[in-house]
Amino acid sequence: MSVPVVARAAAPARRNAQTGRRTGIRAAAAQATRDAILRAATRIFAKHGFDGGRVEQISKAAKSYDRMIYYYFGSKEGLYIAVLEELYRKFNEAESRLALDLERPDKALEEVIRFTWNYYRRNPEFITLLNTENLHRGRHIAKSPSVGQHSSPAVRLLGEVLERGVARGLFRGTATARDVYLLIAAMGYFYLSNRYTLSAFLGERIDTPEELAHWEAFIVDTVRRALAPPDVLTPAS
Amino acid sequence: MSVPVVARAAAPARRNAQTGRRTGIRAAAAQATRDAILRAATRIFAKHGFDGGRVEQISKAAKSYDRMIYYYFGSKEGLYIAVLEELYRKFNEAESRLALDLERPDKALEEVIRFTWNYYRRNPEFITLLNTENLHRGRHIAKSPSVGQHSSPAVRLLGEVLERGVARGLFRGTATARDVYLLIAAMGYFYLSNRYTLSAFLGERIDTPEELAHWEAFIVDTVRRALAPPDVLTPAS
Amino acid sequence: MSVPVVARAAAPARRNAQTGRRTGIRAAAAQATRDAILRAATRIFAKHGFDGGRVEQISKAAKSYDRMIYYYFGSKEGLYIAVLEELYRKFNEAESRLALDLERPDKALEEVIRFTWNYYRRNPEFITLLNTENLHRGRHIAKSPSVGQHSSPAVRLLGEVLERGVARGLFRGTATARDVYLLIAAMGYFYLSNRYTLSAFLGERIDTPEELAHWEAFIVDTVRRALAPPDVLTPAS
Amino acid sequence: MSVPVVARAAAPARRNAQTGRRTGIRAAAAQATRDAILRAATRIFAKHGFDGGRVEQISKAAKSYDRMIYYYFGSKEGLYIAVLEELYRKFNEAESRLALDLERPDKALEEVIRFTWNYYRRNPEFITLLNTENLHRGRHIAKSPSVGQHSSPAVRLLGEVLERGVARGLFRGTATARDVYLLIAAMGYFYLSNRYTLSAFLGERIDTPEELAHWEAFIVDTVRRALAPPDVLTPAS
DNA sequence: CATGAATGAGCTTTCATTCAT
DNA sequence: CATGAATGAAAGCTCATTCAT
Repeated sequence: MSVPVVARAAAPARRNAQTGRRTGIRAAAAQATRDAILRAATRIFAKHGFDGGRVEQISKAAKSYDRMIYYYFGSKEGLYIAVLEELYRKFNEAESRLALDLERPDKALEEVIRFTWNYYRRNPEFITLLNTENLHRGRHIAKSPSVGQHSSPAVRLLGEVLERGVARGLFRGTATARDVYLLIAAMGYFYLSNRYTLSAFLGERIDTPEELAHWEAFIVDTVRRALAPPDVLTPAS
Repeated sequence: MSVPVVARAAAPARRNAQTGRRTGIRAAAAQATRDAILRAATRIFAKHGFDGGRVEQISKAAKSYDRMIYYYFGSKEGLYIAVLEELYRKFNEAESRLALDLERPDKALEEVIRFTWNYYRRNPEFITLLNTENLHRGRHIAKSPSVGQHSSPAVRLLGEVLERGVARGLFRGTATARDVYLLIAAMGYFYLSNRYTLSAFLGERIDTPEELAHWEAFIVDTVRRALAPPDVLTPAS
Repeated sequence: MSVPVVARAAAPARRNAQTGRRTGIRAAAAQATRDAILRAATRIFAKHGFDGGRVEQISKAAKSYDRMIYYYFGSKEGLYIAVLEELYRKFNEAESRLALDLERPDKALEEVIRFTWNYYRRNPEFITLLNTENLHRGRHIAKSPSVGQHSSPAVRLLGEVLERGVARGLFRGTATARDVYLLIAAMGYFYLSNRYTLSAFLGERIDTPEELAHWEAFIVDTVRRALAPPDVLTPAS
Repeated sequence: MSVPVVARAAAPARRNAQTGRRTGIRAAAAQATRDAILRAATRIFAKHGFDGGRVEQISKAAKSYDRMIYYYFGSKEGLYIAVLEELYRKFNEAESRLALDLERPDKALEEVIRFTWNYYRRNPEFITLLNTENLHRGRHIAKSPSVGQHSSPAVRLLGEVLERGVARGLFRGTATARDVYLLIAAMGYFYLSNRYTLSAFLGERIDTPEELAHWEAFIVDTVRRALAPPDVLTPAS
């Protein structure tokens, strides 16, 4: 791969975007250019990976020029990091918008599950980009100051849900929010991320609408069972 | 990515390798060269992906020459497909070696879980290569005649285990072997595959020995609960 | 290289700079910008050559913008020519300030030598820029109307010194001022200009203070000998 | 300029060339390719400097391909260093071929002078390449293990000449061989290297055949005078 | 006048692949 | 079968320069 160790300098227009000061036509056009590049890059890196994603392909898809990528993001890697940051930002934002009825923990739990499942389904780029980043052992994300310092809103929310549920005797008290969150994520993510090799491996398509609905129900059921209180579930001896 | 649409014809030595007929010194040396390339390619594709893996890097790591890759595998893509085939072959072989005590379904279930988890842990290349292939939407695996026609031995085995368990009232009868298998796979695969981004996202390392042991136990517990018979688990309404 | 054949028209502010008429605040600021660019360009062209000197590097070092270079100098080449003109102007100016005591020709000669040697030592950019221009076969200097029409003040001065010295029997009469001037220049320029390759070639540093002082004395001695009258120097047969 | 700090790996064919082992047709053709590139690079770097010399221009002039430059020399910088090494090698070789009649020190001295002057005249690339390297402060030469460890053959030869001359009372004994060598080099090198700017500066061409012959004679005369023994030259007080 | 964005040509370098012994 | 040289397309990136406020 050969990724330069340090991403180069900042994007001038970005600063303006943050301060929000300059709102002229030029600045708006510049922002539009930057956004177009970021969107195109998200799509193309998601489809081809970091190495497979071509700079020219991105700039063309953004109806801009290679040069602009370096102008705004410094390097291919800088652009890739920006894509990851935006990815996390949007995901956190979506999780933050989750409005849960804490008075009904069981329903709230189900909503978290369905939100996660649907987020993965509607944002396939989220999955492939994270896989690409894991292929690189998180090398790029580690360089980003904006990612990872704030833990997931959903984990925190889930913690509250569990707390209420335990208090009402609906859930057992020994499962942590993180474990439950990872269980939910794992079941959804793996199924969708690996659908191509799984289909080949199992010898049948697993991404038909019926199969997807079946799996979604299985997730809900499994998570509920994982949280069932001791009096309703006696561990098999 | 730019992958040639059709992989070219196989190399003659490959036939020999399969039949195992020619056992002369040259044939053995040839087989050694081919194997070295395959091993090097597995390592390097796993580390850098298909696009990121360089032909020269592979041939050097195999202490051979670029030319040999084309001789034995026709193209970079042909080599990559061979890597995938070998990957599946070994995995199937390992699953086939699973000796389960069907008289003790619960214990057999646990063994399947631990086998899967340990296979993923000990073969990190298995995970990254599958991710890479899923990035490509299974394009290469679809070209391989040797992969996917025989469904997983583990799913079949698991089917038998479940059958016995249900017969003895240990497991509920409404979960299919495939669902259980996917649950087991999902929990192990996702956790290990995504450990870099998860660590960044959650703000703490999740791949310490303690955390790994904790997750393994959580998988066992969760799968058991997913299979708990109706009389011990009343789904929360 | 790829230098446009014709340098474009000069910037308006340049005219102002020369006439010095407009003395408003803006004009002063403009002059400051122009000067800053010229100084930065001198430094950077001296360090990296014409091709190696980057426009952006210069504008940044001048705390200005690329655009300003084109505004004031028309092109990179125009800026480079302006640098050369300034270089010659300053050198001529310095030579013109030489106040020689013609009553003591021998002392005056020594002063010319020491002036030249010190000018080279204190203005290393002078040397590298001239070398760069010679690499280009004087292409740019030929385009400048302000360089080369007035011959060197020092050569003229040296002519007077020699004349006096010959009249007094101190110098021989067969050496021209130009030859003596070139001898002085050659010994100083070559030693300083080539100190890096010479050090490598000779296997020892030649730019220590001791070595420099030694060479300076050797120049003085050599030039004196070159001018020694016939009665004191009989050419070796 | 931005030169990579470390030149990359070696050229395979070069090793063969040194061992002289493989003398097949392929090896000879390879050597021819390498030599053609080296020759073309010498010419083009001499004409345009390191930054101004384009890789494509070189490969085309050598009737080869860009790729081959990287195959044999690793990088543009590696090629440039190889050019410098060859330059030094040839110069040392030429100096080594100097056959001096030590029985006639004065004649031998003149031969050294004429050899140096003629070498510069006939190898203008020698001068411009050294200037380019000095522009870079000897950065590349410092990386070469083959340059600079063996001091100049001419300096050693000159030392012997002087010794004999002093013994016979032809030369003074206070000038070192190095000083005399540098004087000879300076007068020739400077005159030829700076002929373009000097012509502009002095207002007349200095590279006509007549002027060149005049300067050559002046060098001989000046060096002789620099070596004249004390009894024939009384320094003007 | 200053400033940031845009432009497209062209740069060095790398790639997968093939040729020729 | 092995080996080193050759090939040409294309990659990431940089450059001088111009546009538009």
